[in-house]
Amino acid sequence: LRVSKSGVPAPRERNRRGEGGKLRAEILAAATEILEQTGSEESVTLRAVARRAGISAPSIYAHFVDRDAIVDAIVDDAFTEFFIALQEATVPVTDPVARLRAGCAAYLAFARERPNRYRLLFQRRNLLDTDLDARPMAKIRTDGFDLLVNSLRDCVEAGASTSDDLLADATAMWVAMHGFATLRAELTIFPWLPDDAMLDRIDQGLGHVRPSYAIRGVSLPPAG
Amino acid sequence: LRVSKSGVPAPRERNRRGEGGKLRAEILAAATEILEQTGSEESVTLRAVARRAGISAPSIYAHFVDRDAIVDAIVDDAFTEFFIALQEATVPVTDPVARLRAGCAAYLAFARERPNRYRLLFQRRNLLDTDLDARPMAKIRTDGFDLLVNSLRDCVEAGASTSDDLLADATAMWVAMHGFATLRAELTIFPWLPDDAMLDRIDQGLGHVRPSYAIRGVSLPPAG
DNA sequence: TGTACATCAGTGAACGCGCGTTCACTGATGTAC
DNA sequence: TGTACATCAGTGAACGCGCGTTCACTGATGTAC
Repeated sequence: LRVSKSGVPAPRERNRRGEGGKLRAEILAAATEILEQTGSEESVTLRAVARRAGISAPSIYAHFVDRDAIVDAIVDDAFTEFFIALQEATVPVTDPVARLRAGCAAYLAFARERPNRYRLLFQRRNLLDTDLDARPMAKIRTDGFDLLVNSLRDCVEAGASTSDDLLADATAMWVAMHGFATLRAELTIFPWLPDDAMLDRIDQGLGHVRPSYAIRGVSLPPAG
Repeated sequence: LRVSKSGVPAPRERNRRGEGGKLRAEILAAATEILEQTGSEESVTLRAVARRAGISAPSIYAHFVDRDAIVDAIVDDAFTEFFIALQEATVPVTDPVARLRAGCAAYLAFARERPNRYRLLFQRRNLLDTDLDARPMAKIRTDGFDLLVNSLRDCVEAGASTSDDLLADATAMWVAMHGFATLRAELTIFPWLPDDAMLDRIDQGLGHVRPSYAIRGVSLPPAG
């Protein structure tokens, strides 16, 4: 297998002493690429990852205890990346209604632009038994939701939302965004609303943002 | 393998001449059970189905062209069953607002009581390239949504909803229900709203059902 | 500066497994005469 | 009513495949002296 077949990249150069850790990153990158392209967790096999990284399969065991550990690591990465995207979209925005909208828009944009990455986040096995205390990275999996609750609270405090149950209304907004994001990715033949039209409905209908404050499309008001 | 191991049911009796079709139903039932129990499409392997049905693996080829054909058949069954559940819940109800609610409640109930069956319906491969003309059963996959649009229209015509875009608002309601149904099944550690509280938000916030007409919980009004 | 040696990144062959599918077959059931 | 035979539901063995994992190993890199 050391002979380079046509199109297949030449075998990688061995890392120097003390730089074995580099391979871990390369393995993760290869696994992420596979997941990004296929969108299916099962296709991230140990051997497929090894092939893509240009190494032999057993080499992976120096860096991950087993196959599942690779997928777990990708999921942690994905949540981190997802949360960073939400933060970058919201932190610079000061108006609370505009910030709420910016966060929601970033959520839908992430799901639209990286559907396979998004699917990974909320797939069954990755949420099911998330033990918030047992695993060090797990908190990152809830930070996005906390951001939403806080944004909605800011709107209420600014008098822009009439929500009287932050947790319940933020939950309703989240499930609507999630349902929209996943179904749109799966059922391509359907007259989906554009993100903004969907978010108008979510912000006002579920977040109880007052119409006079509402952000329509990309414009930034408010009017009150 | 003909010797009966402990706990394993005795090998099935051969069907009589002309009754070979019975086996098709038994195969489907076995496959459905596997899916219902494991919740994962991949575990419906040809060999696992054969084991459960008490037959040899090659016997399946007399009834299904290949493994995928089994899964396709299950999916068609599942959509039919799903739509029947929605119809049974809505047909007897005459008040339009109560009927809209009854359909939505049946939707969430189906997803709650048979989560693995529900997941199957809207999983990627089952919607992705649904060619509405090519496959005879495919229409059943959209009947549920049509029911929702019609229910909402009835509410508008009765003056109980102010929706001015039936398709868009019904879509918003659907994605919210779907997001709620799937996330609730996957993320068990979360303070989920009960179905009724969620549906209050969906009916009023997304379906634009007037509060004075709204059905709260299981009571049936209306007040207008 | 030169050399022996420990370290460690990475390999190749092999294992047993379950899979989808094929093939030639078996043996009970029903039918023609 | 009896018998030869066609039909057909279902079988058992075998195939090649990719998988996760193990094991003993190789050979370049760095270090002690």
